[in-house]
Amino acid sequence: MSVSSRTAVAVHALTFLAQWEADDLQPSTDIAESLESNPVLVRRVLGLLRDKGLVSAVEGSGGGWQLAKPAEQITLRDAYAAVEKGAPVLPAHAHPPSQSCVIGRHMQSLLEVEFAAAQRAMEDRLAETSVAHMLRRIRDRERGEPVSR
Amino acid sequence: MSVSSRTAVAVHALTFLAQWEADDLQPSTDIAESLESNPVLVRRVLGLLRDKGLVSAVEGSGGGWQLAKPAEQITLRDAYAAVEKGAPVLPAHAHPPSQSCVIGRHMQSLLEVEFAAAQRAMEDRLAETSVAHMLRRIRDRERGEPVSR
DNA sequence: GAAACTGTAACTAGTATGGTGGCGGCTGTG
DNA sequence: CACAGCCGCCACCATACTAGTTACAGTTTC
Repeated sequence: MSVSSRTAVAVHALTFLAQWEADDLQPSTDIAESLESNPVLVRRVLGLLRDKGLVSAVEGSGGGWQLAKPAEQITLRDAYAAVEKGAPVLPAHAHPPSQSCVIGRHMQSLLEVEFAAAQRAMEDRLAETSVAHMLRRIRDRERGEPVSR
Repeated sequence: MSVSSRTAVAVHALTFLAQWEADDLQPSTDIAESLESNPVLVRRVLGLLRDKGLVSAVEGSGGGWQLAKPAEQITLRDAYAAVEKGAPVLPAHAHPPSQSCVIGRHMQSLLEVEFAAAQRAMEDRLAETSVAHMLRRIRDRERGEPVSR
């Protein structure tokens, strides 16, 4: 069932960082607190986001994390892609099927095409929402739901 | 990473059954052979498909499986939905986040909305392809790729 | 009754997950 | 310089789900 909750952690962390001005560094412990989770877990996810150029870290005392580009330019797909390593959501056969069966001979490649298309549809939908978007909606809700889109 | 390969098994089995006329029962061993897998595993998946009215089984000697409705009316989404129990592809947080943080207070429900929309997009794409469609393409390929759509 | 099926339960081994502790290295402050 | 605060990373744990297998009870045909 399901992929992992890393994408949720990633989006949470990104939105958390989007609250603050750039150069206003936030330590992983603060983010972990908001997630009610562990700093190490947060750093694992943030490390992946950094590898994709979404956030940057500053070491040492007073260090922490910040967005590496404007929140408008970071979509949920970026977060998903950074964090959910390659593996497709819908995996084809565990073992390749029998090559001596008409179905088996073609099913795998056909399934890969269909599943890839389905995954692309999912990612395209994720790409429609940016981190800035998430933050805006949170702020709307916080001051009483005038609803933005 | 990923869900399970049950959907792949389900689509394979459905397409396999679509090869034959209705009332031409196929035993799970034959399907398992095409998958190069185990009859029990196949029956587990077929059992789920039967629960959703996609296939039907006849017990006893000479028994087996058949499609319960025309292959045109069975889509990959039907197979997916029957086999991949409820759990969303993109899970939200493992632990609910901190309620004392502005982000934490709203992130979960916002994520659920976004993730549900993304999953729906994926399922809608799966719904565009029927089992009949899969079989047709396999037969096209088998006789030399005149390509059908 | 034997043979050919479905239907289930119980078990294994492998793998990914969230979570935790420990430790080294970097950096700003006093 | 020492220290505190922070990142980066490794090793480890318990849990859960996976594919695959064995075993066996029930049902039907011959």
